[in-house]
Amino acid sequence: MNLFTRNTDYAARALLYMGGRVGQRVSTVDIQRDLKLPRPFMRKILQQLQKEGYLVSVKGYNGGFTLAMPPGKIRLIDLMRIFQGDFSLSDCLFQKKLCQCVAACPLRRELKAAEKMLVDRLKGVTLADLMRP
Amino acid sequence: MNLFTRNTDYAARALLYMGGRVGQRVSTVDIQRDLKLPRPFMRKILQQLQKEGYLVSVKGYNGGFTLAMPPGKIRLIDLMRIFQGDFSLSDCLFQKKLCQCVAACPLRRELKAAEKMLVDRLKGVTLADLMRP
DNA sequence: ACAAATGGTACTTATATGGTATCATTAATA
DNA sequence: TATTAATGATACCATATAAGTACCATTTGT
Repeated sequence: MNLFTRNTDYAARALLYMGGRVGQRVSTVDIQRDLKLPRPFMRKILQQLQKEGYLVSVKGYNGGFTLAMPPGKIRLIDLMRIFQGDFSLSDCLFQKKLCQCVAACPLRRELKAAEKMLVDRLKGVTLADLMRP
Repeated sequence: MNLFTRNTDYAARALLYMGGRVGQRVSTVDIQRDLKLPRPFMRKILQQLQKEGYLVSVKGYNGGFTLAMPPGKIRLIDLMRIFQGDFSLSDCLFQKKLCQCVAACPLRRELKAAEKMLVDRLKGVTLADLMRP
């Protein structure tokens, strides 16, 4: 199983790339050239990041993207939330009828706790942390 | 996103059910009746658990399943491994060419560490833990 | 012999992931 | 002002995984 999807992975790479080029405008062409990532897919990803406020975009001739905030403000967990959604615990919703306990259920309780620990840890990791080798 | 799939979830529920009926033989009919889980799917799940050595099965007339070991020996993480595979970090394999760093990559390193923390925690949780309210 | 269970396997369906294509819009520049 | 190079928005396609079913063979108690 996989804690991370490709979306999130690519997003992180692209953002790190931009983090190393602060002030410069970066286009998907640049990213494709330097990171060898599929351009149309990358566009979709960067558009999402723009919508979420992590990137500023400029259309037109020398258009492209720039970071909307310093790398220290972008957390790994934010990217995961954007591209993978919140952690949800095998959607209890649909199981409501079979698991009346929900809140009390020891299985849920335990998993929820493990999940929280993971999230708390990931909350502490920003792109800036990943940039210093 | 989901740390847990339905397979794993159902498996845990079924095993907990059996944990409360030690010595008794439990059939998928019993489980369907009491837990309201789809029988054919449950069969597949229990068959896998049998293959992995967590259940003993008896065919024939009063056939069914019993736990092959005490609930204290069955860890949540084992169920996840059976039904969801090992944690794998957005399969670096395919990305080898774009990410030569692999071992050194700060993104991988960080995620690997977070993952390890999660697994270590889940390793500590057995079905027995979930049985005491 | 028959009924009630699992073993094994192949199949179907639903959903999520990964990725492409297209057209509209914007902006610089010749 | 026409062209070109970029993103915005959206719809679409392909593949993989998850979720679930169906079927036939085998075993076993009555």
